[in-house]
Amino acid sequence: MMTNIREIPLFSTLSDADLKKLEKISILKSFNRDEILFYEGDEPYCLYILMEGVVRLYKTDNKNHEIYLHQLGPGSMVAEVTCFESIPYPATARFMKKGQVLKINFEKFKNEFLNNPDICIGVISSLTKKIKVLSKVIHKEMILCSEAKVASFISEHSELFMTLKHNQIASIINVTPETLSRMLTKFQREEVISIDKKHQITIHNPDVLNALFV
Amino acid sequence: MMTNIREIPLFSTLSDADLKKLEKISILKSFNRDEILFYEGDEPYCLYILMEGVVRLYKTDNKNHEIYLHQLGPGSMVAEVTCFESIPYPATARFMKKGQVLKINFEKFKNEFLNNPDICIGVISSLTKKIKVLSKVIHKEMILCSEAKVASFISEHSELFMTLKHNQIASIINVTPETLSRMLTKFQREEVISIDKKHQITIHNPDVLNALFV
DNA sequence: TCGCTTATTTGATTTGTATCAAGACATCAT
DNA sequence: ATGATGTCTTGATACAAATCAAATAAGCGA
Repeated sequence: MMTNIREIPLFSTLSDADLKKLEKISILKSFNRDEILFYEGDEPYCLYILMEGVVRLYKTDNKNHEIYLHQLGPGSMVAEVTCFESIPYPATARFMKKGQVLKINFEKFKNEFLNNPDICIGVISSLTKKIKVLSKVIHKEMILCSEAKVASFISEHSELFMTLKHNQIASIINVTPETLSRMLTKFQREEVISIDKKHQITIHNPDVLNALFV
Repeated sequence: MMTNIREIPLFSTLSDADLKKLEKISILKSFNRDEILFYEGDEPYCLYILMEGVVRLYKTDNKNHEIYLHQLGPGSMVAEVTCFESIPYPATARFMKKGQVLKINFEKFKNEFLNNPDICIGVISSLTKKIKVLSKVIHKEMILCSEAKVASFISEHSELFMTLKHNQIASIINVTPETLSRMLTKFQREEVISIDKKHQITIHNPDVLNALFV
């Protein structure tokens, strides 16, 4: 449980006085699994720091399907950009397990903490990591075809592959369970991988797999 | 011509001493139209500030098509994230007209300038703007269908629509010229817009158009 | 102005993936 | 084990958009 603000890397170097100030402009809020932190299109009014739990960010298309973007874990700033740029949330955030967020009054945070170089560097680091993640999202969704998405997921998350159900994997890579199934049987027919009864996967030919998504 | 570093918002508040330091760790480089600043996949080794010109960022898919992401104008930092995160460029950058960039040694910049709060705030501002742009790219490419892309381009860039050729517009919204043409005739048939000989567009029913892309 | 080149339109076909539907297989509580 | 429920596979079909191909229109240099 990460309920101590000091355990958040961004705030690890704060003085006791600053910590007191931060507590004055923030409030800890708990959420259960499946509860929504914010909806796509909502107007932002505060900065969130995820203290505990996992939050999934996704968009909704016109056919009301969830389009998975990414997930955040403890210590992450959530949707900073909407605060800095005063734009509506570009995605919906839902808790995948129960957790807590620190809700911070953004205007006060900006005025009182953004003159602190450590905080600034921390914010920059958080922002660059987020851009890195978004670049990956763009690459996976705009460049890779379904076959390449499956190959890349297997290559990069073979452990996770074994613990998740196939329809969960399908929702993470934004393909239908049917398409995922067809790709997996294809890879097995080509003897690139094999999957046993208990979802354990063995990669026989990593090079062939990697070649599919460069 | 923006050849004076002081005209760059990020550096407008630098002291004379800092400006000298910056000049020591950087070099101005000129590019012609169609020249490449960097390729997707290249390893970054310096920070670029675009002084003059327009740079297009695009990815290349497996069928060797350019996938348009966005364009940058004078004053923009280019691909900061690759420097901060030490990752390969996620896209290719090409000059659309001749211009210059300031090439800055990133390691030295980081050590000598990132302790300056004004620079930090400037970097944060640049990063948040970039995330905003990437969020838009994701929305347009992952959520909107071709019809919606065309409607959104017309709505948001009606002036630009008139000055560009249709195949240029098609490349910006990542649809084929054929698809763009079909959508435009569809909108005209439905009397939502009309287009005259000289590419001048008139929007008769903005509400119908906006409803197509929320 | 003519003729050449480049843009745009239109129709036919192909492609990748989603959707729909049905059957096979697993898992779990009883 | 048994049935009930949830998950996965397989095949048939639908759909959006790209591709291919050809016709028409526009722009431009001589």
